[in-house]
Amino acid sequence: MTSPVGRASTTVATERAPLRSARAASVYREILGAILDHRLPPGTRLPEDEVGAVYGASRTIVRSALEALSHEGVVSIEPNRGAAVAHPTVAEARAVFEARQLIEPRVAATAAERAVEADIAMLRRQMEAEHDALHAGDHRRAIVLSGDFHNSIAAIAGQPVFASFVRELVVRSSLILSLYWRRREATCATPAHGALITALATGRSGEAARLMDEHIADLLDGLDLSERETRPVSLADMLALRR
Amino acid sequence: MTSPVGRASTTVATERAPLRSARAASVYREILGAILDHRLPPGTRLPEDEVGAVYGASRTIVRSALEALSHEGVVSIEPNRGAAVAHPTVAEARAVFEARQLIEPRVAATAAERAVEADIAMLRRQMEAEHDALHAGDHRRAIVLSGDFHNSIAAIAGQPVFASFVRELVVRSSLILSLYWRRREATCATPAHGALITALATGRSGEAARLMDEHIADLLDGLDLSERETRPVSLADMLALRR
DNA sequence: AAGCCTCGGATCGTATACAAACTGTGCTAA
DNA sequence: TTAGCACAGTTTGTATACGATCCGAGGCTT
Repeated sequence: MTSPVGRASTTVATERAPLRSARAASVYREILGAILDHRLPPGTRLPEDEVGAVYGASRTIVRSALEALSHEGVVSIEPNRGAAVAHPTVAEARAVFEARQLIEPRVAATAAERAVEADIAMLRRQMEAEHDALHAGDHRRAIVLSGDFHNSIAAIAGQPVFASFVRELVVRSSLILSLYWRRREATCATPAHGALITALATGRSGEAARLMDEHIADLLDGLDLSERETRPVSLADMLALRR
Repeated sequence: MTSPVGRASTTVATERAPLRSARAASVYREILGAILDHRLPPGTRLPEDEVGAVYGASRTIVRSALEALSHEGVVSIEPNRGAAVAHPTVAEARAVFEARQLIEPRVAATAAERAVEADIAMLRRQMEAEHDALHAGDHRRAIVLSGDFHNSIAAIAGQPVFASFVRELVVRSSLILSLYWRRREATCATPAHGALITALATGRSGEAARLMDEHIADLLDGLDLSERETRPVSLADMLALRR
């Protein structure tokens, strides 16, 4: 592990369409990892040369990685302006969670029907890792693992289309959380994951769906979306923030 | 309209993450259009130089367009092998329609709540255009317009995340239809679109959802997925087919 | 003093050159 | 005759050079 992101996700939610070159894929993963665990906050510029210098890659490679990230909505690219870590609006945040609330309960139900013992064991390991990270005060890692948990469930459901949707939604949620998360103490509702595992292990698809729905509703509830709604509109406020 | 695809979609389901360069976006649209209306069948190789020669673009541009297409699952890229029009398997076909069946009814319901008169008028125009194309025996155009119809509903619903998912699913469906469509006569069940418009116009969200669900089930029903299921597995069968 | 303009640095857009990889063909040897 | 191999042609992978664009700084004008 010589890379700067030594402790990136273990589940390695593999990108939907594998980048052709291994180098581009590597840069892609590094940047994604940095965004996921909030080392790169929303809005951070990602100049091609600079990124390339960091990872020892040429602009060609970096460009390919950035384009891939932009297709997933984690990076936004403006023509002639370059790439930056995406900065989801309140409306986007709502839309993402709305989509999660439709898709993930269904995915959880399917996962409950198909999960075998090894799957459950893996989920337990992930949850423990998340728990450990939380206890160690490693919030960055905890948030990444929490996302992995959702991705793993999608993987267990064995429906690749949904899995890729969930993957994208989870990644974007990470960005949203870093912008709009309200209660820093109640971190990511780990107990919800435990209950979910139980439902999955016992094959109760209906309950799994219900728990997932509640879990996501809970996450959404932890967001502070209403009051900032008008904030970015006011230029005065933005200037005040700068001074 | 000097382009070879003069009659591409009018709704122009704009790509999710706009390609940075206008040239790349143009190549992207041309290829996508050609895939959508089945001029480029699944499996067709897309060598960078060749595509570039056709559109008078350099490989850099073509590459960017192909990568974008591959992120949407319409083109598959294998490292060192290049790009080809995707060739969805039976399993993928099922997965895509399963996803549509979850997402689109919900989208239709939302659209029913939000549709204004102009929206309904647009849908009617699209349906008529589809109808005309069908009467003129222009199946290529009809299939594109049919996809546009679904995209428009998603646009009306005003939920960008769902809209982009629908867009991707619709595009992939076009590929699936060209491979697995069984009954060539009953083309795309236009009456279903008419009923849907009525439900949307009268704001009956529940009925819109139900109609959409049935419509997609109907599409799925028109696919010939079962018998080919085992075919690609057996090498002997494949060889037998060749002779 | 405020607004406008020009210029310079930084960054992106694109083409292209060269290297690496893969495919298929034809030759050679068993 | 057939298996293996070497080589040539084609296509992709990558770096880089050069031009275009954008943004901000500083000076100039009013």
